[in-house]
Parts: sequence; C-alpha cells; structure tokens
Amino acid sequence: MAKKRKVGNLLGLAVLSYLTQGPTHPYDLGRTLRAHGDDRSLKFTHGSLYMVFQQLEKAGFVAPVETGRAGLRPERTVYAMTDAGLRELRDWLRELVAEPEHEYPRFVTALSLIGALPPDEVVELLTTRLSRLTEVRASTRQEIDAALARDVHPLFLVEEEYRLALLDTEAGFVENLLGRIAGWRSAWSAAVSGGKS
Amino acid sequence: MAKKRKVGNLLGLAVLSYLTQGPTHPYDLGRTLRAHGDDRSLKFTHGSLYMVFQQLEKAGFVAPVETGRAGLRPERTVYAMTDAGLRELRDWLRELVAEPEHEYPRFVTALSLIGALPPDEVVELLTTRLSRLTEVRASTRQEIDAALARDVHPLFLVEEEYRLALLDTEAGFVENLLGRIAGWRSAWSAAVSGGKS
DNA sequence: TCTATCATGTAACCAGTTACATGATTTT
DNA sequence: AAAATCATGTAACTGGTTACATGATAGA
Repeated sequence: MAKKRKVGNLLGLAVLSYLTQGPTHPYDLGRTLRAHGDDRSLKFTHGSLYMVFQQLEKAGFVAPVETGRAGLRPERTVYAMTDAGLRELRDWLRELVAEPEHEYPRFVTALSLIGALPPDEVVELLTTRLSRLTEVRASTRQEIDAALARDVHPLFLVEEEYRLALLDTEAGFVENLLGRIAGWRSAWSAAVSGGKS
Repeated sequence: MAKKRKVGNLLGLAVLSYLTQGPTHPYDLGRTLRAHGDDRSLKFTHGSLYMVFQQLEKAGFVAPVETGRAGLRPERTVYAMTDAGLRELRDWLRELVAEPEHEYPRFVTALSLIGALPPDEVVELLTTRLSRLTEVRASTRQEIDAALARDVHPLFLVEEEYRLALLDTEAGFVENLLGRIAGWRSAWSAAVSGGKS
C-alpha cells in the first residue's frame, strides 16, 4: 500500500536512524554518512541534507536543541529526534522491509525501448555491458572482503551482498539475451524505424 | 560516465521513441503509453508528460507543428521529432544499454539500516516480504504468458522477463538471509538502540 | 437534461540540486 | 602570507507532482 509519508525521501530515514545515537547538525551527519559508506546505498548531497532536516522538522520528527552555539565556526543548528520521529523510523523501516515496491530501474526502461536500435548494435552494446558488469562485480566483492577483513560484522554488509546477487542475475540475463537475439532478427527489423546513425 | 543530458527524465526517451512513429500531442501520447503497458517500466503522470515535452522542446529535440488545430476539442499542440531528437534517442539508448549505472533500490537502503530493528521482528517482516514477492512473481509470470498467448513477440517482453529474474534473486536472497539472522542475534543487539514499539 | 467522464491544458506548489557566501584552519 | 580546503549555511533555480479549469461527449 505504501502510505504517503510526511517525509518521503529515504535520506530522511537515514537521518532518523543516525539520530538515535544522539543529536547532531546536518553538516556533521553528512560526514558521518560518508564515513560509514552510506553513500553507496543512499543518494545525497550537502544541500539535500539541510533540505531533509527542514522537512523532518516541519513534520515534527526532529526538533532543534542547541541552536546558535558556535565554537568559533559558523553558526549551526543541532537537532534531536522526537518521539514521533522514533515511531516514524520504526514504522517506515518495517514497511520497507515487509513490502516490495514496484520500481523502475533504468535498464528495465532501456530494455522496454530496445527495439529502436538495430539488433547487431544491441549485441555489441550488451557485450560491453557484460564486461562493465564484471568489473563492478569484482570491485564490490573486493570491498566486501576488505570490510570483512577489518572485522566488520556481516550484518552491516547485507546490502552489498544483495547487490552482488543482483549483479550476477543481471549478467546471467544479459548473456542469455545475447543468445536469443540472433533468432529475432526478422521480427526486430519490423520494429526499427529510421536509418543509420 | 553517464554524460549530462539536456533532458534527464527517461520519460523523455520514451517520448522520443514514440515520436519516430510520427507527430503527436502529449495527451495522446499518454494514452498510447498506457495502452502499450509502458507504465510498468516508466513512471509518469498526465502532468509530467507536458513537462517533458516542454523540456524536449527547449532542448531542440522536438518542435511543434500543427499547433492550435482543434477538432472541436480543447486547443492542443502537436509535436514532431527533430533530427537532433533522433540522434539523442539513439545515443541515449546506446548509453543505457551499454553502461550499467549505480542505482538505489529502496530495499538496498532498507537493508543498510536494518540494524535499527530487533532481529525477531526482522525475521517476521522478511517472511511477509517473501510471500508478497511470490505473489508479484506469479502475476508477472501470468502477464507474460498472456501476452505470449496473444502472439506478442518475446522481444517486447524482455523487460518483464528481466523483472522476473530479479524477483527470483531477491526471493532467494531473502530466504538465505532469514537463515543467517538467527546466528547474528548477539552482534545485532549491540546495534539496536531504543526499546519497544 | 443532469451528471459523469473524457479530452486538453495551465498554474501553484513542493522537493531537490547547484551555486553562492563567509569565516577558520591548514598547506605551501 | 597567499592559496587551498574545511566548515557551515542560505538562496536561486529547475524539475516533478497536484490541483484546478473548461468545453465535449456519453450515460442515467
């Protein structure tokens, strides 16, 4: 069902999650997120963080505490999580884990329009993709292993393992597709419209 | 590398793709897209279509032709693809097919924050997810079969087959995860912060 | 004929990104 | 001591979504 949340951006969820460890200000949270490598599963920038804090505040999930207190650095506002915030965090996470949502990965879209390219070219492009996929797979694998070597608990690596699984599936699918395209040449040309380049 | 496109929204790509069949106006294209079930691989609404046409026009990829011509229905503007538009379509598609991009599926994010929920609850939630996944899988399968029965060429179903593969992988991963969680109870509690609810 | 739904579009709003601003450290 | 970079924030812009407007058929 995916109810309409007051704050929809998943970055907001991460913020709430980190605020359970105590109050902070947006800039600092940014550093923390990057330090923890959360930027691999979350898209955000400097600016978007201030944005989300603002939204969370309007929604009543966080509230400013120590505002104004400046070491000798620029002014800054420190926020803490509210009770409503904690509830939202839990509820939201529950939903995300329990209910798969319909998503729109770019490759899916590309596939749905692929008929607009001539088959020979598609074969070539897919081959390129395959090798890129192999590279990404390797580097992800490496990062996981490195983390494990540093004694990071696997609990904190599940998302990367999941990515790995997805990469393998994609590679398999692409290979399989490559195999089938040859047989489709005739139906394909019926779909393509323009000429070269 | 993913160069910065003048129009970034994939809906724009779909528009260009359909415009190879001849000029139309936004509203009509909307109907067509839904009729073709493209709304399964593309997220759009009435409003966003007008948006994208506007952007495409500013970028020089489409140009108005028959503007003003009203049957007796409201005013409407018919657009046709330009040469630049055709080039963009091809180039963009090539990139999408050849180069995998780093994406942020919601489940990945959820996994990365899952430590904020107690393990027993996570087990329960994942079990729920598993059954939802089975449902989705079944209905996707069904849609594919129905289409095949209607003699739709498999070329136009690749994206759904790909989804199927992803669903299977996800289900497998979740099952596997369920198995491993039991052993993690101790490390897990160290990560959880708050109390109940 | 009244009401619903279709057909078409614009305007107002909200979220996210990029660019700008400014004092404090660190590096060269 | 000049240049670079860090720390912190605001403002301006751009893209996308939602809500509104209005005439035209079609169904009750």
